[in-house]
Amino acid sequence: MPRQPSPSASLIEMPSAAWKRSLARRLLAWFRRHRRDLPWRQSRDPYRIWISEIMLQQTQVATVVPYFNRFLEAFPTIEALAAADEHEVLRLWEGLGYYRRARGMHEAARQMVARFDGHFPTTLAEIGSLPGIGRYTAGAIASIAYDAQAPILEANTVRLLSRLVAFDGDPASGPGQKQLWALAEEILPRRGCGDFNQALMELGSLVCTPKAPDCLACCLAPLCAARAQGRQQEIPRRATRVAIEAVREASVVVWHGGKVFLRKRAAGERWAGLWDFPRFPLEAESAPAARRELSQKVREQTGLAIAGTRHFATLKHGVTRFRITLDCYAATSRGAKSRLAGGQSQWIEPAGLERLALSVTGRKLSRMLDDPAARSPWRASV
DNA sequence: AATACGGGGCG
DNA sequence: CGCCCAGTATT
Repeated sequence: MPRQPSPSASLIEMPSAAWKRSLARRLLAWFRRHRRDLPWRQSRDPYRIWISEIMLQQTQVATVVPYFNRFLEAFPTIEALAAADEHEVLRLWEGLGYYRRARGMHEAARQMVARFDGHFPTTLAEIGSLPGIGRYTAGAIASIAYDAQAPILEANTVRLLSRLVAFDGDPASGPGQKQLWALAEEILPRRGCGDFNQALMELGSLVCTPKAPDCLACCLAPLCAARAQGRQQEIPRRATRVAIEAVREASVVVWHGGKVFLRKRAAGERWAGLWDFPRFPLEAESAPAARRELSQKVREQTGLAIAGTRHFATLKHGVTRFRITLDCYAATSRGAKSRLAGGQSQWIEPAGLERLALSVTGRKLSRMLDDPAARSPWRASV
């Protein structure tokens, strides 16, 4: 049995050739038996691999599967994606979160048409030059689609590699990242790097789990330094979480003649490119103060003058480090003239909201519009 | 190095 | 509820 590379250290010692051979042999044998049959594993089409990798950023496999299938049906090729409207792409992305990924992917497809004659680029550097593709994603695509000898490092492999060598340092720090990337590169086999990288992630995801790693079922247990030291629970070191901040916001369904008002979120804003009801932080404590604040802020954000404001629901949700309490109001606008630029706002019948890309809370709100409570008590001034 | 960016899965 | 997730771009 090859000896473990380091007893315990915040400096990672590179493993021996014998240890690396054992690692690759064990890992690939395990992967052949336990490889999940995921939709993006049915081919080595770099386009499909790319879509899956972008969707999988900070998003679990089970969540991605249905989105991946719908997306590929709508945009089966680079050309189809490049030719789409950004809004169509966002509509299919709705609910997946991190919408920058969808915008970046659309832009990347356009760049592939412009820069690479509509083909997916083939070198690691070219792949990594596209928007939304960092070091991990470039390595994943290059190795999985082209079998390039490119390393990857993400949540699963950080955990797995840290445990394998009993890495004591902070894996999120600069020095920790540098060493883990070096290890990820060092252990790559000469061939079969796509399977090797996927196997690392798969084992990290299914066996070498964060809370209770199943070392008894792990094909790498004999090579694992953390396991040998009984420290698999405490490695890797946990990141210190940023404090969650409570925030209160309001959304207002503004009615006019049977239609509701939506604005398109501007670039640089949260949910850029998505449609939304007028929405803003709400400070007021009392109902009358809230009514005044809503009128003022709706006017600031849209130019519309509202009346008959009524609270009809409260939604709670999280956005990154914020815990948002969203108070939902209905109101009526006296006029239809907003001060937003053309294309940045619209009056639309509730049924038409199905076509628009909304945030998850926007979608929940839109589903309530049949409820009489979500109508303003004031008659629309048609 | 820290922060913004969403939402859901799961114990 | 809290923790975690096939990260990237920006500051």
